[in-house]
Parts: sequence; C-alpha cells; structure tokens
Amino acid sequence: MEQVRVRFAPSPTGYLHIGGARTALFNWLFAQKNGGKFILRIEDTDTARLKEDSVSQILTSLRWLGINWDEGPEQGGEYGPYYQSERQELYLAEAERLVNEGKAYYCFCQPDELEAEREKQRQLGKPYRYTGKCTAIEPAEVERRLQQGQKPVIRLKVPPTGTIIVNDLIHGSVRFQNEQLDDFVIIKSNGMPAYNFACVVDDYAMKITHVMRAEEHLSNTPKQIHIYQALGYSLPAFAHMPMILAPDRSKLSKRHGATSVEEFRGQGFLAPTIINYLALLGWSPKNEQEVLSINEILAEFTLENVSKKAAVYDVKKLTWMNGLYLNSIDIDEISGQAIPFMISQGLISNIDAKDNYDYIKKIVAAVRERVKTLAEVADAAQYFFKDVEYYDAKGIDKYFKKEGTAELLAEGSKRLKQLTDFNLETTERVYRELIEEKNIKGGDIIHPTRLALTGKTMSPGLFDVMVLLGKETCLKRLAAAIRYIDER
RNA sequence: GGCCCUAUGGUCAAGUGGUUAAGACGUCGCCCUCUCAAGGCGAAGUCAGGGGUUCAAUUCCCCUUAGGGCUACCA
Repeated sequence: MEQVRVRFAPSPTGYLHIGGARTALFNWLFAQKNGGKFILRIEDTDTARLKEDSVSQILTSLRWLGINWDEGPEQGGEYGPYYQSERQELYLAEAERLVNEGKAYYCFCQPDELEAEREKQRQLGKPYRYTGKCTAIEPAEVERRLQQGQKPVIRLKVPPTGTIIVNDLIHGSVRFQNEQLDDFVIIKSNGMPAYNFACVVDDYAMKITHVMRAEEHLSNTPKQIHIYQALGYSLPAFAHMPMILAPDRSKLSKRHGATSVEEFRGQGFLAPTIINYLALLGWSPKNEQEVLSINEILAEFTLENVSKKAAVYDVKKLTWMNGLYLNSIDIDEISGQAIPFMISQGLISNIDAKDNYDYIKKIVAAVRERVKTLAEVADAAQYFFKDVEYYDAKGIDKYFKKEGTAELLAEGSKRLKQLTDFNLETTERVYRELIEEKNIKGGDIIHPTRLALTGKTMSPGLFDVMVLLGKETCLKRLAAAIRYIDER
C-alpha cells in the first residue's frame, strides 16, 4: 500500500486561526494514525494579500501546539520547494502542456470587459459564465499577441455538460453539474497560478494521498477534478471537514475577539488545552472521556467520527479545560510558562526569575489552583511581589468596618510576632487559639487578615499566604492595615 | 440569483425505526469551607417547521426555513 501523505496548506495572509489549527491537527492526527507523512506547504501565490511575518507566525503557532511537519519550510523534504511562489516553472510547464494538448487556452480578455459582462448577466438574472470568446483564436494570432507583450491568462476548457461526483470521506458522494462551471482561469496574467491549479499540481507532485481541508473547499473540488483529469493525474481521496464558526455563527474574523492561536497563547491558554479543545470541535471519541492528551486523541481518532456540522467555539469551555490542564501539568513546566506573564506584568525581572525560581514556583503552586489561565496566575501572584497599595472596596465594607477588627488584628499580629518558627502549623495554631479564646468565628479574623495581607478578598489558604509572605512582611502589612482602619 | 453542504438544549456533542434522548461546558440550587476555586449532590433546558413512508419516526424521503460555503486573474 502506498504511504499516506497529507498536507496542511495555509495562505500566509495573517495569523494561524483556530480553524486552520484544527485542520492542521486533523491532518497531523491522520498522518500519525496511518504511519504517514504530514506536509506543510505555503500557498503564497496571491502577491497582493501576502503579509510580512505571516509564515513565521504560522510556523511558530504550529510548533507551539506540537504539530510538527515531516516536510515543509525549515524542514525540507524531497518534494520541495514547499513555497508555491518557488514552484512557478512547474505550474507554467503544466499549463502550457494543457494548451498544447488543446485542453486549455490563452485568454486576452481584460478584467474590465469581463466585469461589465458579469454585471450585464447579473442584471438579466442569469448566472454568469465566461463566454469562451478566446477559445477560437488562431495559434499564430496568439503568438503575435504574445510577441506584442500582451499578458493573457490561461483558462481550462471545461466540458459544457456532464457530472462530476466528489467522493468525500466525510460527506459521501456529492454531485456537481458541469453546466454550473465555466472555463476558469488556471494561470493569472502575472504568471502566477490560480489557487485551484497550483493546489492540484502540487498535491499530485507531492504525492498527496488524502486531501483533507475545510468544507469551504468542497465547492472547489469539481473544478480541481477537471484539472486532475485534464492533466491525466490520478485522484487523491478527499475529506472536507466542518468549519469553525464564531459565536454568532458567522465566519471567524478579527471582530470576534481572540481567534488566532497566538492570541489564545497570549491570554495564557496552554497548548495541550488548545489541542484537546480543538479536537473536540468536530470530532468526538467513542467513549465519554473529554479530557484527552494528544496521545489519547491519537489512539481514538478516526475520520468516521468527524462531524459534518460546523461548530461554534466556546471560550467558557476552553477556559474550564485550561484550568484543568493548568493544575495537572508538572509544576516546573507551569512555572516556566507563567514567568513570562509575571515579567510582562512587571512583577519580577529576568534575574528574579532565575535567582528566586524556587520561591516563584511555590507561589505558582499556591495560586494556580484557583485560576484558569497563566495570565490569571500572574494576576493572582501580584501581592507576593508588590506591596498592598489598596484594599478591595467591598472587602473594606465587609471586613474592616466591623467593631474591634483592628484590635483583633493587633492581637493576631502580636502572637505571630512571638513565633520563632513561622510555618503552616504554627501560624494556624496561633490563630485558632485566638479564635477559641475570643469565642469568635474563624472568619472574623481570617477575612480581615487576608484583606490586610493581600488587599483582596480571595486568595489561597490564609496560612499558606502567611508562610509564603514571611513573618516580616506579614507583620508589616498587618500594622499597615491597623493604621488604615484607625485612620478612618 | 444559481449550485453545494449542514440542521439533537445557550455551546460542544452521543445516539437509535420502538430509549426515561447520554455526557461535558455554562446556568441555578444545596453540601463542603477561612475567601475564591476545586470537589460532591441535585435541577432546569433539545430532536427547526410542515408533509409523507411505516404498526411506530428524533432516526428514512420530500418541501420549507435557517446557517454556512462556492459562484474572482483570493486562497
């Protein structure tokens, strides 16, 4: 059996969005599952829409997600180059072959005349199709115009009747009538191949066995099949996977907030979360398990379980899942990833990150249990690195205004001060004794103390916070809080 | 407009010609508790509408509707 070869072929017009990432993931999974190769190809034939840095952004996102390619940019391979802009000769050669075989022809029509014709047909309520006007131009005349320096396009001759059946691995067989098609452009006047043509030529040249892409390409497939047939190529298998839609069910775009992998990364989502969540969008395992490592996904993955229905992504569920990963992944790994967030929030410096790593790690460990993203880890870690500048307004009302609070804090402070060994056990014991003696509820002193120490109404367990902060800092902040209450 | 795809709770989604139509996120209660998370327990909430076929349709067929895609010298 021939080796499975699949590809992901992004166009470098921006960041890698989650729909693209999911397509890449499914291709990657399919390749792994079948012992095949996953190829990355850059479709950069639209010179007008190219964006600087887009390729490196896409590569960075894929690598961060752990989706590695066997052949492609920065990786090489025997079917390169993997940038379409570098494969122009091949496209031109194949297109000219079609012209010589009478299966394609030069067309000298100008864009504006075409547009005018299109508009006319639209007003008549008729579907527009190219008239085929240039089909009849004599070879000598073609030659003459080329000599003159005219820049024609090349169009494929499409049979006026007949049916193309696309056998899709996900959608089954889908029929398209040739009458719907016209003689479409395969080489643009600037010499660049049009998408459908480059795609077919490359998929064949790169020995792609399974073309798996987003559903938006299903309607392009009959055109591509015409190209395969004209070129005398054998057909690959096709699988069109459902699209990922924005929450309002429209196509993903910038106005929908975060849609790119980089944005989610910047918000503190973890790669395994994104992989896991994306896998669940459009695919579901046979069993009920939803939290799956990439290896578990791999073990379960089949095209049969891929849905036909477009899916809307839900940041809430993504966030929930991220919380799970944040707390199950090795603490060193999480700390390492949280540090850049702490640095960018100005909590620590690069030097601190090295010198105080063990301390930072303890803080991350304490704090991560109650947050969901790396950005939130940094938020929640603030008061370990900076003085408390203000107290939460609701907290003041709730905990600082009660009669006798300052005295209680003073008493707690006094007892903490006497501790020579300042640890989890001793700090809690001192407080519990105080609570016992005063016959108050634990919260009566714990809450104001938390507010004094952190400025917030929520934090890790109070005694964990105390120990992490250290005796000196605790006493200092308690004193500051007492002063604050007294001054009011 | 033409052609194509799709249609199970707010979202993801399992599922079948006969089921009390799973599960997850979210939401709402309750429990636990030093706060917040987490966790535990429980609740509300779905087969888009209309026709067929059938003893029986959420499931099969048709229409309508809705959403999405293609209809470019974009990919």
